[in-house]
Amino acid sequence: MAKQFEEVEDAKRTTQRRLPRAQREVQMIEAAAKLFGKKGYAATSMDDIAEACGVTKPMLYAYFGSKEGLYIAMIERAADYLRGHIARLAPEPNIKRRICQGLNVFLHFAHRYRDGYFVVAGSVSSSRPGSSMIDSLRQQMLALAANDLASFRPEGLSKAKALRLVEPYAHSLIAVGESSPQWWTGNAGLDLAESERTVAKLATAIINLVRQELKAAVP
Amino acid sequence: MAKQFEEVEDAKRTTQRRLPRAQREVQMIEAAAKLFGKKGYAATSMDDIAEACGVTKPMLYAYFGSKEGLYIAMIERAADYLRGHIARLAPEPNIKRRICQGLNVFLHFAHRYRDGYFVVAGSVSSSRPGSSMIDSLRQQMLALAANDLASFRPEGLSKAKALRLVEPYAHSLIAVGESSPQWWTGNAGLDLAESERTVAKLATAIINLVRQELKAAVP
DNA sequence: ACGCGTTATTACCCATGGGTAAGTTATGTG
DNA sequence: CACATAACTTACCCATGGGTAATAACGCGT
Repeated sequence: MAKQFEEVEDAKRTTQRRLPRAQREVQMIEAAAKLFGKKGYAATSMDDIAEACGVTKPMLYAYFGSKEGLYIAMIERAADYLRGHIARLAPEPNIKRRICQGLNVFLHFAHRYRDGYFVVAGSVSSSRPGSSMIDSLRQQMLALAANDLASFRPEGLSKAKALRLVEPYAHSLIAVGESSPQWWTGNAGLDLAESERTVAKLATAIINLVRQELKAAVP
Repeated sequence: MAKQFEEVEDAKRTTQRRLPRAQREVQMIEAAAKLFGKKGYAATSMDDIAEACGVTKPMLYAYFGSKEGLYIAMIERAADYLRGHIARLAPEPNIKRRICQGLNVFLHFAHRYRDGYFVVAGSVSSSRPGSSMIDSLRQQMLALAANDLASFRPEGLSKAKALRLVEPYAHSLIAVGESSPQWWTGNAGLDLAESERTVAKLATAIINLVRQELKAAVP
C-alpha cells in the first residue's frame, strides 16, 4: 500500500493523510501532467493542481518552487521515461524491429499517461517554459530515427547524404507514432496490441519507401 | 494599396491611419492567428494582439465582443479556407491524386499562415474555446480521407467494413500532412514543391499498404 | 510523553489581463 | 462647411491566479 496512487477518489478527500514528500511529489507531478495535458499550461492554475491531489497550493511551492518548476519537473520525468526506454533497446540488432519497438515506447507511454502525453507530443514551438527541453527531446528522437533509417543506404551512398535524404521520412515516422494516441481518444478502448500492429505496418511501409529512395539516389 | 497588409513594420507605427472596419478585422484576425499560434490561447493577451496591429484593446472588443469571439472568428476563417479548398477538388476522379491534392491544401495553408496553422493543427483535445469546432473540422477531414481510402476496397468487401479498417491509416495520412509544416520550422526555407513530392510519396506508400490490407481482409 | 522536524494550512499581497464607460479625432457625404 | 458617424483612445474596474509569511497539527524517535 506504499506506492499505489489512488486517483482523486470522487470529490475532495475527507482525510488527506500526510504523505512523505517523495510520494506526494510523484502524485503532484502526475496531477500536473494530467491537467497541463488537458487544459494547457497557462490555463491550468496551481490551485487546480493542488486540489487534484488533495493538498493546498503552498505545498506545491514548497516542493517545486514555482509553476514553471513543477512543469519542468514533469517534463523531465517524461523525458527520462522515454529516453530510458528508448536507450534500453539499443542492443536490438534488427533495425526494422528496433524502429518498431521505438514507436511502441511512445505508444506505451501515451497509453499510460493519456493527457500527460500531449504535453510532450502536442507542443509545437509554443513558447511555454520547457519547450526547449521538449524540442531537444524531439530532436534526439528524430536523430535516432534518421540514423536507423540511414542504415538502410546502399553501397556508394555517403552516410551524410543518406541522413539528409531520410530526414523528412524520420519526421513522418515520429508523426505516425505521435498521432496514434490521438486517434485512441476518439475510439474509446482500443487496445495497444492493435495499435502496435498498425504502427508496425506503417513503419514497414515507410522503411521500404526509404530503401527505395536511397537506392534511387546512388550516383 | 487597399488590401495589402503591412505587417508590424518595426515597432509601434507612428501614424496608425484609420482603416475601415472590414480591413481592420482582417488585420486583427491575422495578428491573432499569429500570436495564438506562437504562444497559445491563454498566454496571449488582448493587449498583445491589439499592439500587433497598431490599435488599442477596445477596438478588438468593439469588433469581436470578447477574446473568445476573436478566437472563434479566427478558427472559422481558417476552417473556411480549408473546407473551401478541399471541397473544390472533389471533381478530380483519380483518387490517389485527389488525396495528394488534399494534403497539398494543408501544406499550402500552413505555408501561408505559419504560426496560425498550429492553432488548428496543434490543438489536441485542449479545452480551449472553439476546440469543438476544430475537432469537427478534423473529423470532416478524417472522414474524407477514410472515404477516399475505402474506395480502394476490392470486390466482396462491404464499404462499412472497409471504412472501419482504413480508419487508422486515414489518421496517419492526416498526421503526415500535419507534421510536414512542423518539420519546416527546423529547416528554414524548404520549398513547398519538395514537401509536396515527399508527402505524395508517403501518401502513395500508405495507399498501397491500405490496398494490401483491404485485399487481405476479404472473406 | 515530549520535543522537533516534516507536512500541511489559512490568509494574505499584487501584477496581469479580460472587459467597459465615456470621451476624442478623423472622414466622407449632403 | 457642417455634422453625423465610424474609428479610435484614455482611464478605469475587478476577478483570477502566481507567489509568500505566519502558523498549526501530525507523528516519529528517544
